[in-house]
Amino acid sequence: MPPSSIDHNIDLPAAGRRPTMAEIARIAGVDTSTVSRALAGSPRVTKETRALIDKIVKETGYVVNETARHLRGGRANQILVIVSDIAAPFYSDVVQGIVETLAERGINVLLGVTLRQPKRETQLAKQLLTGVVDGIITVTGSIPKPILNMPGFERKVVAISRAVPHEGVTCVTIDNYSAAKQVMQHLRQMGHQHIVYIGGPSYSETYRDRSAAYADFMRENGLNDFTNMRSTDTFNNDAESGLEIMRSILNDGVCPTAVFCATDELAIGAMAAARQANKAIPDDMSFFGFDDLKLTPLMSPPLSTVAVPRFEMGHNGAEALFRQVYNDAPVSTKVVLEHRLVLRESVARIA
Amino acid sequence: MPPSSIDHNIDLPAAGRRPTMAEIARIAGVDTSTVSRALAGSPRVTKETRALIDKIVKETGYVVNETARHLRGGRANQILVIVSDIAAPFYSDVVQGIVETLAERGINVLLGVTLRQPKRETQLAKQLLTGVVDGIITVTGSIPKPILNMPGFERKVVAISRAVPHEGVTCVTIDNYSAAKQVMQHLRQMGHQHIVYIGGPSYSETYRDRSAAYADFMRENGLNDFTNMRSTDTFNNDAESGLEIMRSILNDGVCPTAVFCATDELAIGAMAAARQANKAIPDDMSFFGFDDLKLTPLMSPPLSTVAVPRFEMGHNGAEALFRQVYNDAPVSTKVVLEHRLVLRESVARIA
DNA sequence: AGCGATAATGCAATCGGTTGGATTGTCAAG
DNA sequence: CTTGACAATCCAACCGATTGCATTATCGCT
Repeated sequence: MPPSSIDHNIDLPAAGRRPTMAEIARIAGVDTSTVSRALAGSPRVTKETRALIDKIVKETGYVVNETARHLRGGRANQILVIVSDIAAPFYSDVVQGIVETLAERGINVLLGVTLRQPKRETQLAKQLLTGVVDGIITVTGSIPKPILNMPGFERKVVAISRAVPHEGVTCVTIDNYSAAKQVMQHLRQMGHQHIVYIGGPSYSETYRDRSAAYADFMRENGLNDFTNMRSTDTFNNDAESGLEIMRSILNDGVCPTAVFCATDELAIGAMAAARQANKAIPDDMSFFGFDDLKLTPLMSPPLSTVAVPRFEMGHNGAEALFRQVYNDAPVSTKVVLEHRLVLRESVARIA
Repeated sequence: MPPSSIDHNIDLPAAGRRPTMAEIARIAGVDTSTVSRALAGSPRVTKETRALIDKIVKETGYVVNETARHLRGGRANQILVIVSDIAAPFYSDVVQGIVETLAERGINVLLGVTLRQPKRETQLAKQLLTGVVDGIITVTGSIPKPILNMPGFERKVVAISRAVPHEGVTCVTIDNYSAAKQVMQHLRQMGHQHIVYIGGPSYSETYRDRSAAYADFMRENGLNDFTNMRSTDTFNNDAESGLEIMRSILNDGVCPTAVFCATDELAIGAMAAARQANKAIPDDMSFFGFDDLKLTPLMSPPLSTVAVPRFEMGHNGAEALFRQVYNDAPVSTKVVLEHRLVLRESVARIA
């Protein structure tokens, strides 16, 4: 029987409640299955029925209940991004890359912030276990324990920027060791020997790689006497810590000709400390950063640094997770993106 | 009949699939309703049954399916934050405040980025209509049209930083007009008369308020001849635009003694442009910013600016939305937080 | 006219919980 | 020994969509 053509204006759903598919069906005089198929664009529905349903949908302002769809379909079309601190420019850029990429694919992004508390990370992990999200992108360098017990968790997790100590988990990074080595080579070529290093927390492979490159280079070039590494283990990894660490370096009577900072944020703070101690940059002291944050070219002086493709990292990570979760493509365990040295005016050539 | 005490190890759920509540119930020899109540802490369950269920839950690693719970309960326990660009430090700070506040309350935060495209905003709005989220926090100064048709949408939306042109919608801001007026008074007290203003897009009330304060002040103090406002209508509101605008000002032969920038980011760019034109800051040219981004005290020279409580805005907005949506507390239509002038070294006193 | 093929739609199970009300069991009081 | 009260548990509907399969309608063909 064709759908009835009774006047369907007589019984609109109660105001204040959104109409359900059942109501659309009742008004149209068809079954919910027909409405469902009509809206899904199934060829099994006549033009007329489809038109009628479309009209009613428009009139009532019906929108599908995604929660019901998810329950039935088993997919949330949502993923979770875990960062330690979205207020840090590095992470917010990565997240921007992720969000843009997934928005195009109709995937929602849940934002989880750990503030470096393992407890929070564990809580966030539950979102995957409870089915709220279909996958996780972590930018913290670790995977919460509860997840490791999920069979096949590898294809539901992607790590960005920081490698993760688990076999088979896709990881999008750069070659931190090489990059740091190149920085050191550049500083040496510019005549610097007394180079100190301000690093990030050693529990992160990223920062271990960078500091290892520094230490190796100093050793390999017979500069052991100058080797001096300070880290932010007990600090946050931000400009404030850079300031404090640089102050302590100067207080210790150490006076390098160049300072290599493991992040631009640290460099910003370190340079401020140097200025406060009346050092001219770069004439008295040179600085090299890492990340190429957007504002580094506008600093005074513009900061030489390593360009890290943050948006691309986010983009690639999101793309990888999407394929693994929604297209069951094979996992690609390691993606290494290109970095690039950006030479500006914060490094002086010395005799 | 008490729950059976048969050995429940014999039939664990199939590996790879998470167990459902039905399976827990079957293993325990009780009904799902009992399991549900046991897990919810209902007093209608005996200690013994509860203990048995807890044990099985632990052994099987059962976790509730939130999607099913949401469907039944009608609540997603998720809200959506809409920003134009999470990579901008202002927004990422606000979002950090929001996320932290809601994490404590067990509410997830979905991150929506519009890139200033109205189409994206409309798409994002659907998340509310489809029931994916229970409410929206917008930091863009506008509410997507589809939402305006929802009866009672006012209590499901909160605007942060930028007011929204809709009666009854809670809005968390500062008094931009007063703040800008105070900045102008300060500059005048420091002897400045030739002050130009670099502003944000005029479609935002926030920036209209700041520029109005500038224009009013100049008029009220007989400085009309010096009045010169440039805006970023066609630019993004970032450091790059600050650079370009300042360049164009200098190219026009305009040479103010002080520049008031509507955001710190603009100021960073503008100062870079001034430096490139060999202006000494603040001796040749003074600068005043707006926002008090974290790195402003570390700039060279440290930037005088208006401290805007970004985290608190996020916090208050999140708190307000939470109460409106989940505690049906009355909506408070306007929350005005305190700002504060932070005087550093980017403004010189002149004759 | 009868029959099969095919197109359009309806039926009912399903996803995995929650919850109001019915049911069963236990114990004490009469 | 019956009855009532109360505690513990079960039953079944429900949330709102999707989908395999059954059913009905339509049309062409002989």
